[in-house]
Formats: sequence, structure tokens, C-alpha cells
Amino acid sequence: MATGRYPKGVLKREQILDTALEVFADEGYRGTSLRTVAARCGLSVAGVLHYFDSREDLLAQVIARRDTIPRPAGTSRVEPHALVDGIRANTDQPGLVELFVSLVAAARDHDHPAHEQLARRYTSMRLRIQGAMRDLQEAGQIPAHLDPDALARLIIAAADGAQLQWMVDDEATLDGPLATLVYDVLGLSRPSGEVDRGNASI
Amino acid sequence: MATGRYPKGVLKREQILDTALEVFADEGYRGTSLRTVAARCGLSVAGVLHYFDSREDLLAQVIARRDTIPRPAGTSRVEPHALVDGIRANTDQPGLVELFVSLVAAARDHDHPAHEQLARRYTSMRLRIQGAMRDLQEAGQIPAHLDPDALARLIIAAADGAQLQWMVDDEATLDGPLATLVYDVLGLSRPSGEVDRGNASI
DNA sequence: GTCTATACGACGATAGAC
DNA sequence: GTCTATCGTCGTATAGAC
Repeated sequence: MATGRYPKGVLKREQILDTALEVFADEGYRGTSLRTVAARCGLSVAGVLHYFDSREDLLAQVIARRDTIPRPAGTSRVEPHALVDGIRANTDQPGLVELFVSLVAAARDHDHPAHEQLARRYTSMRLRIQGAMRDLQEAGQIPAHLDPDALARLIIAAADGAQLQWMVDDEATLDGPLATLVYDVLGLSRPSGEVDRGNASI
Repeated sequence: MATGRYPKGVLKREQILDTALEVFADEGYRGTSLRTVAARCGLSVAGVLHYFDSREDLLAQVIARRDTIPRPAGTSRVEPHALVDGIRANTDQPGLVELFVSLVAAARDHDHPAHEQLARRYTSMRLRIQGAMRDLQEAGQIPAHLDPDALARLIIAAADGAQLQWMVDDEATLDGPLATLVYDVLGLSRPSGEVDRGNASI
């Protein structure tokens, strides 16, 4: 595999990732083949596999790249509102939601190329939310008896689980469950200028 | 495809489903091929496909069958404790969790053989939980201002999302997030004889 | 390092014989 | 109801051109 130490290779690699992101966003996890991606890149299949170990590896790095786009790195603190907004932003990219969910399922195998990356992703997300929960507890905005770690896990689960419902249930929304949890159940105040979004449409 | 109207066919069909359930529980979604299932059934691949339209169709019916096993049909009411217990029961069948999650992702396609079935599954589950929430509100055990439907969606999301975390994070538990939501955040009392399970291990 | 050509084995699926 | 034979597609591996 290419090590990415030469300028041209680095560029090409990113171009492939961008193209693959498009293709997978359009066609989802199951609908897309390496041959499709290669064709869209103007490369042969082997040409693509020069930069990535396998199809699954490419998928893993597509998701990794996508994570870096909206929030340009850093371990900054998280506001609950930002979480809800971030999740809602996926609404127009159902293919990527499908890709993410399928990838997590595949990464149950500890040898899967995305396993460690996803494990780190969950851990870092949990720690960041944990910190935010502690802040909110100190500010007296959520009950102090709740365990910040368990709460973080619950928040992540609500966000992830909403994706499953949303993929299959047309009346579901991506951000509904998390909004319900954060605003209605935990009682945080909604950001101003926002209408009620706790319910799942109609 | 076999219509299942002849006694022998019905029996064989169920035998295939049982075998497939075993195989997928062992190997998961990606690890299992029709050929493996066929071999375990003492059939050829075409023999299996005589009973099912496609591999995805078989998968869909495996999940459907599994749903009917623990709770033998009916639209009975749901107790939150039973929900938590039911989810925890999946802990020793990670392959089926992987299968379920992968299937939901694939069923985003409205033409997927599992789409309608999963949509119905989510709807019926939501309605049942909704009813339980109303009962609890009337009994004064959870706040009356919460929308039962939104709450049901949140509960389902917490349960589903926990599966994603659990597949990738070794320290996560399947029932942790839902228990946190139901017992710690909503404040329902834990069933007696139960130790603290809200936290995710250590 | 970058990339193409080619080949291989496994897969899901179909057609048709028995 | 079940088989064999066959098809097209897939991911992947390798050899080698530039």
C-alpha cells in the first residue's frame, strides 16, 4: 500500500476519498462496488487498491475523513445543542448513515480495519460529552446524581439508535430522540429561535 | 419460491430457518454465505433458494422468526424492566445483533425484502411502549409533560444505539444506556433483587 | 511510487432437467 | 422439491510497465 509520503500520492489519495464519499453517499454501503469507485476516479481497481488495503479499509477511511470535515480536529468541549444540530445535518446524506451503521456492525470483528478507529471515536466522543455533562451539573442545569459517563453513553446511544429508526421509518427524524432526551427529559433549555422538534413529525 | 402450503415444505422451511439462525448467530452477517447454510441443511444452494427469494430474504425471515420466539405474538403491554432484560439477553448472541443492525441498514432501501417487516416491527414496538408510558404517567411514576410517542422513540433509540456501542466498545454493555434512561433519568424504580447496572462495567 | 492488465475463487442468482 | 450447470459480479492477488 502507498505510504503517502509523496505529494502526488497524497493528493490522489484524497481525491479517491472524496470521490468514494460521493459514491457511497449516493449508493450506500451495499450498492457500491470498488469498480464503481475506480471508474469514477478514472483509475483501475488495482489503482485504487494501491492506496487502500481493501474495500473495507477504504470505507473505514471514508468515514474517518468525513468525521474530520465538520469539526476540524481538536478535543473541544461539546454543547448539547451542537450535538443535536450535527446529527440533523446527516438527514440529507442517508447513504452515509447506512455506511456508518454497516461499518460499525462489520467492525464488531476486532480484526476489521475500522475496529480500532471506531473504538477510539466512541471513546473520545464519550469523554467529550462526559466533560460537558460535568459542566452542566456544576452549573446546576442537570441533576447532580446522574453519572456523567453513563449519561454520555446514553446520549450517544440515543443519537445512534435514531439512525436505525430513521432508515426504516419514514416518520422518524434523525434528531428527534436526542432532542427529546436533552430538552424534554433532562430539561435543558432549547436554543433560541428553535421550534419544537421533539416530536417525530406528522 | 415455495409458498409453504404443503406440510413437508413448511417443515423444511422451518428447519432451514433454525439452521440459518444458528449459523448467523455464530458467524454474523458478513461471515456467512448461502453455501454455508445450505451445507448445514444438507441442501444445495438452489435447494435453499427454493424456499427463499434471496439471501437477504432469508436473513429477513431469520430475524422475523427470532422475534417470535421469546414473545409468542400478541400486542401485550410492556414493562420497562422486561425491555431491559430482553435487551440484555442478546449479550450472548453478538452475531444476531450484527445481523439485525446490518439488516436495518440494508432495509433503508424500500425495495429490500425486510423493509416492510422492520417498519412494522418498529411501529408496533413504538405503540406498545407508548401505551406503557401512558400507564406510567397515569400512575404518576413518570412526568406527565413528556410526550409518550417521543418517549417511546427515545427508548427504542437508546436500546438500538447501545447495540452499536457494544459491538465496538468492549467496556460497553447492551443494557446500560437503556437502564440509565429508565431507572436513573426517568426515575423508575429498579426491580427488586437487581444490582446497579446503570454504569458500563469496570 | 504509480498504475494497468489479467487471473482467481467465491459469491448470489437463474434456467432447466429430473 | 431438489438437483446440476451456468452466468455475471464481486473483492482480491500478482506481475510487470512506466
